[in-house]
Amino acid sequence: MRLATRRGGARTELIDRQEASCRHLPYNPDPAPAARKRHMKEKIIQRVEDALAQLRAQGTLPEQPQPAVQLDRTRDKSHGDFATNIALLLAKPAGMKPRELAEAIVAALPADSTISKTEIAGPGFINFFQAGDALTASLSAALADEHLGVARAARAQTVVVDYSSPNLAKEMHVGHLRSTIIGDAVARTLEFLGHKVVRQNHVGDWGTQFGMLLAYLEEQQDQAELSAELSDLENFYRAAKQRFDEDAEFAERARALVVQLQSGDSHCLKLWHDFNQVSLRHCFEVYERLGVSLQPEDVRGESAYNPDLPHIVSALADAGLLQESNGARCVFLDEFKNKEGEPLPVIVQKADGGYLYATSDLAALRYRARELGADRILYFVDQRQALHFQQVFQVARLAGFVQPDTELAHMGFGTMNGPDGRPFKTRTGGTVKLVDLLTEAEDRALALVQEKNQELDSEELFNIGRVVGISAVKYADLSKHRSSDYIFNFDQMLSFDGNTAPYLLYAYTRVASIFRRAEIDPAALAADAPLTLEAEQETALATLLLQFGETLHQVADKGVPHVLCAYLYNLAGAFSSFYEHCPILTAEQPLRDSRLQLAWLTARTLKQGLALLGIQTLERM
RNA sequence: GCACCCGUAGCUCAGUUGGAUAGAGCGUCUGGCUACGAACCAGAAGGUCGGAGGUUCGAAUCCUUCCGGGUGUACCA
Repeated sequence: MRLATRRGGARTELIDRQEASCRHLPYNPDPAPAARKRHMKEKIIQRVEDALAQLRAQGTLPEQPQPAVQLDRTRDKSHGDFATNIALLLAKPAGMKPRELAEAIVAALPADSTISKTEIAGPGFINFFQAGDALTASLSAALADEHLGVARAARAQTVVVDYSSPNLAKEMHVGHLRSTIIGDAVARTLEFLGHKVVRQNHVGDWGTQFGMLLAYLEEQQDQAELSAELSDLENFYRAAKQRFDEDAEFAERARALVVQLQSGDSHCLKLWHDFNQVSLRHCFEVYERLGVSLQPEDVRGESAYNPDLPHIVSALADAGLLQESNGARCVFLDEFKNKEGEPLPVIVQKADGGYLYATSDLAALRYRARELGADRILYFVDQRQALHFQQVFQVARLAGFVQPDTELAHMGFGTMNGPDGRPFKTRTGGTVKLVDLLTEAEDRALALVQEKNQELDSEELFNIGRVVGISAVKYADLSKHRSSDYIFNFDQMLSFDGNTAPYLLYAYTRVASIFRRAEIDPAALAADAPLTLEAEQETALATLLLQFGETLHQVADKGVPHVLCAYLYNLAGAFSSFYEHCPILTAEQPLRDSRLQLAWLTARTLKQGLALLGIQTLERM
C-alpha cells in the first residue's frame, strides 16, 4: 500500500465502468436541530449539565473547572444503566464531600420521565436507572425508522478517506487487505451518520519501476502473449525485474524510458496508460469480489499531482520553509532527528530535480483541503508510515496548505502475520496474492457449508460459500484493533463459534428462519404493537439494540471498526440467549408480536451493521 | 542513539477521554435437542494486566525507569 511512485496524467476513464457492487449512500444534509434524534446518553448528560449550571448559579459550585460530563454504561446492572463520576471530579474544587455533592446534583436534576430512579453509590457515583417504558418507546421509534433510530452527526462534515491505494506496478497482495477493508468500513459508517465522504484511492501509478515495466511491455511484440502475461501482473513484474537484473542493455533502456515518460513522450505515455489500465482493472475485480465500495471515480493516483509538484515546492519556498541541503530541497522540522541527532529533513525535491513521495502527499493534502473542502482527512495506511505522515502533516500546517481546524489523522494499522507470527508469506517465502487468499477462503467455506447442508442445491451452496469465505476474511481483520499486528488463521475465522463472521451470519439466518417458518412478512408487523420486556434476556437485547447509534459514532470518530464488530457480536449473543429462553412463535399474544418485533429489529440492526462493515447477509446458510 | 506501536488467561483477542468484582472466544471440564435451525445455549476452572516505583478517593489505562518484541529514522514509495 502506498509503496508506489510519482507523477503522470492518466485517470479513471481508463477503467471499464463496472456494476456498482455497493452503492454509496446518498449524502444526507444536516436535519434541523429541533428534529435531530438524540440518544438516551446525550439526554442524560444534558440534564446533568443543567443541574451543574443551577448549582453554579446558586454558588454551590465554583464557575471553574467545568469538565465534560462523562456518562458510562454500567457493567453491573445493580448499578443501573448509566453512571457518572462528575461528583467525584468536582468534589475537591467545590470543597464538598463527593457523596454530599452527588446528592446536591441529584436534587438539582430536572424531572425526567425516562429515568425511573437515581442512586448514589460507592465513593460518589450517580447511577441512573432507565424507565422500562422509555426503553420500549425508544425501541418503537427505532422500529419505525429506516435509520434504526440512529442520530445523524450534529454537524455534517466533509471527510476525505484515503484508503486501499495499491501500487499499480504489482498485483494486489495481502498487505493491501487491511487498508482496503478498514478504510471502506469507516467510510461507509461516516456516510451512514450523515457525513459527506470523499473516497480517495491514491494509487501508486508513477515511479522509476515503471521504466522497467514499460521496457518489458515494449519488448513483448506478440499481443496474445502479452495479454496472457499481463493477466498475471505478479509474474509480469517478476519477469521484468529479472530482465532488468540480468540484462544491462535492458536496464539501460528501462532508465531511458523513465526519462522519456517524465518528459511526456507520447509513446511512453501510451504504454504507461495501457499498463495502468490493466492493473486498475485487476484492482476493481478484487474490490468487486471483496464487496468494497471504491469506484473508478475515486481513483486519484499519485500521477494526478504531477503538475502541481513544482508549485508545492515554490509555495514552501514562499513560506520560508525551504532549505537546501546536499543539493536537495528540504523542510527541516525541529521535532524530528536523524541517527546523529541532527534535524531530519523532509525532502521535497531531490538533488537531481526529481520529486518524492512526500511532495505528492503534500500536493494531495492541499488538494483535499482546498478543492475538496475537507474538514477531516483520514489516511488508512500502514503503521510503518507513521513518521512520514507526522512530517507531512506538520509541513502542510506550517505552509498553510490546510486550515488550522482541519483534522488530519493517520489511521495506521499493524501487520498481518502468518501462524508463525511472522509477516504472512507463501510456503516458498513469496508474497501472497490477495485473489489466492480469497479463493482459498471461499473453497474452505464451501467445504464447511457442504458438510452441514445436504439439501441445498449447488448454486446456492456456492453462493453461501462465497459469502461466508469473503466475510470471514474481512471480519477477522475488521474485528481486531487496527493498531495491532494480528495473526491470520483460516480455521479461526471460519469457525461458527466466537467473534466470527459465520456466527453473525448464522444469528441473522435464525431470525430470517422464524419469519419464513411462520410465513410472516416483517414489514406487515404492526408498528404500534405494544412491546413488553418480561425476561431478562429481552431487556438485555433491547438495551443493546439501542446502543447501535453510539457505537457507530465511536467507530466514525476514531476509525475503529472493531468496535462495531464487538457490538454486533454482543448483539448476536444477546439474541441467541433471547432465542433460547424466550419462545417467539408459540408465545401468547401480545407477547408473540412483541418478540417478533425484537427479532425483527435485531435482524435489521445486524444487517445494517454488517453492511457498514461491507459484509453481506444470507437468508439461509 | 532517537521516535512511534505493542506486552492482559495455555492460545487468539477486547477492555470506552482513569471508574465499582479485568472480559470474550478457542482449548479443557459439566449440563441441555420428541422445543421457532444444537452451525446453538447454560455453567465451571483458568490472571502478581512484562517488572519496579509514582500521581489519587480509585490505575490494565496517566508519569518515571528498567526488561522484552515490532517498526521507522536524507534524496524508495
